[in-house]
Amino acid sequence: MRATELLAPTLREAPADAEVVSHRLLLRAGFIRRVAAGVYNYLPLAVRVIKKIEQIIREEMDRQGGQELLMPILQPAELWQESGRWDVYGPELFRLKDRHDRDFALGPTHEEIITTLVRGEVNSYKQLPLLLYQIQNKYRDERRPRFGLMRGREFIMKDLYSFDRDEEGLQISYLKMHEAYTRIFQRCGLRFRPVEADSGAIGGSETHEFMVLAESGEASVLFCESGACDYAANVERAAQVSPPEKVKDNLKNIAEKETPDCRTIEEVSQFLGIAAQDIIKTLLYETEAEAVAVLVRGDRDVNEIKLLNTLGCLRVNLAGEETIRKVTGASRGFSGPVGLKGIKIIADLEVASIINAAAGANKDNIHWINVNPGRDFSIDIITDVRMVEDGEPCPCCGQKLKEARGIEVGQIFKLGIKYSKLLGATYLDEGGKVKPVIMGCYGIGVTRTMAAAIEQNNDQDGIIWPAAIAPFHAVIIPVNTKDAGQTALAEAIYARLAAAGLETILDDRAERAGVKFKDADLIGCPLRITVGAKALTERQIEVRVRRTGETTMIPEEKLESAVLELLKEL
RNA sequence: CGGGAUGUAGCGCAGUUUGGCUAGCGCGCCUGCCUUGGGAGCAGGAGGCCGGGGGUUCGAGUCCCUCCAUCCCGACCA
Repeated sequence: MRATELLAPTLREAPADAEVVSHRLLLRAGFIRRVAAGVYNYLPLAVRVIKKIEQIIREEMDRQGGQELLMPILQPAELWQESGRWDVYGPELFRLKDRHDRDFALGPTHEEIITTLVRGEVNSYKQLPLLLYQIQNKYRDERRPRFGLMRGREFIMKDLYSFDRDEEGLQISYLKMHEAYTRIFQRCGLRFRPVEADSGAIGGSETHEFMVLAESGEASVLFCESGACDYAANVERAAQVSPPEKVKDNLKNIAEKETPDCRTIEEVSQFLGIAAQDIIKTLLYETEAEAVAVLVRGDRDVNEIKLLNTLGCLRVNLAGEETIRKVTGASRGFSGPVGLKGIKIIADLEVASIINAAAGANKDNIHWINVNPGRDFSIDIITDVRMVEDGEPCPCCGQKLKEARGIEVGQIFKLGIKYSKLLGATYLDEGGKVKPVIMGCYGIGVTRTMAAAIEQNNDQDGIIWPAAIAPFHAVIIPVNTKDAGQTALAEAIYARLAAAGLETILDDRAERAGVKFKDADLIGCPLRITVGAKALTERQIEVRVRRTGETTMIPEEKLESAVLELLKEL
């Protein structure tokens, strides 16, 4: 490709509204342009990267026996009504009407479509297992699209659906995808981790998220520092190690203390001279059905996902001032479990074993001290409802957990029979019995992976593409386009590298060298080949590695092999 | 959806407080000269519904009302 023919409009300054580095660099380097909030044009450089990522995905899906198909973006409402998700999915589902006033949706995912397809075409155990996938645009009307390609309303996703006869088959499919995903992200040159994740309302099935580790990640993950253990989990999921049983002696007498205007744990702790971990934090939550009290140690935070799962409800919200007063009789900041009536009390494991703690008295400006669970109040549910923090012991091996930020680029999920049951996708087993097919779904955000790769690979000058997904392997820069010798040599190199199967940009623009160097750094191809005056006289070609800035002089005749060799390490 | 902010040339911004002639600057773009190893220099030039609509006024980028868009924080979320 010649730079004079390539639409790659670079910008010196990034648009002011681009916050994260991948967004800024994708704009500056001429990969994307915004069309609407969360909707982008992908320019030629971006398309090349996307195609490379897609190709890696295809190869790994096919390796595991996946078959590619293509399903529609435009989907009739009936399918969504049949699965119940027309009502459940909420405002995130793009909805539209056709000229006959019939309802349609733009697919945010394709379970409905594919399950319906399989319902019609698969009848026998002999046709299973099946692994079907597509790479397709997805639409989600995000409340807050942001960070460029990281959280868009239109994005490209690979989604594979597995169909098996039984749980054993699903486990095999699941492991195949786990392996495929590991290979895909490795091949893309990313530093990532599969982590255990919460399966949410869909049920107690197994699920892993593949997280690209980056500071800008929206998700927080905890993983075991010990090399021997590979425990890693989304914080939403990470389990706490059960606290050691404390000997319940030395129980002091419960007593009221005045705590004027002490509403926060910090204030109470300061005022009473009691450590935060010896205070019981009482939070009132409302679900769609009831209000509940949640107790955690003063130095801990409630994990609302765990709470949601414990209660088996659809949503939880912190209760407002009004509800707090109604339930406790006091204002916010003085809630406590002692004497709390008519409300379910859920306590974290650590609270159950706390001794002589402080807690709100359900009276303004009063706290109890020397509160002891069991003796002074009873608990309805004792379970793990708190956030696990950096440095806590690993639930697997006891070593320290470390916290990191991650970008979720893939998720694999055991669906079970949720959709096959709702939509009636069944097969006949060997005994002639009707059974629902067992499903799994497995997604990779293609465009998000591109952004994540930049989050992880950039410097002050621009993007540093891993070679496997770089838009071009190298850029060839004749320093002075007025010098016929230089342009001729650059052209010759361009032709030779193309013949060797390498993808290059020949920067034949009549720009000064500095401009071309800046643009080359910004766009971030792994190698830069500079053809200057010395190249002509010494017949040595300068090859510079984008990531390290290292330059090597290669004898002209060895150029192809040297370039191929360099690329292997990038 | 709640709170905050911003919309002026392709990009980055000034001008708005205190209304006043023809709306500015830097970068980018076009033409010419010059230059050619890290975003050069000189000269000339093109490019604006000042987010939209309504109002106040002799006069609105500037004041008022309204709508829209975008961003940030929060809530929410596969």
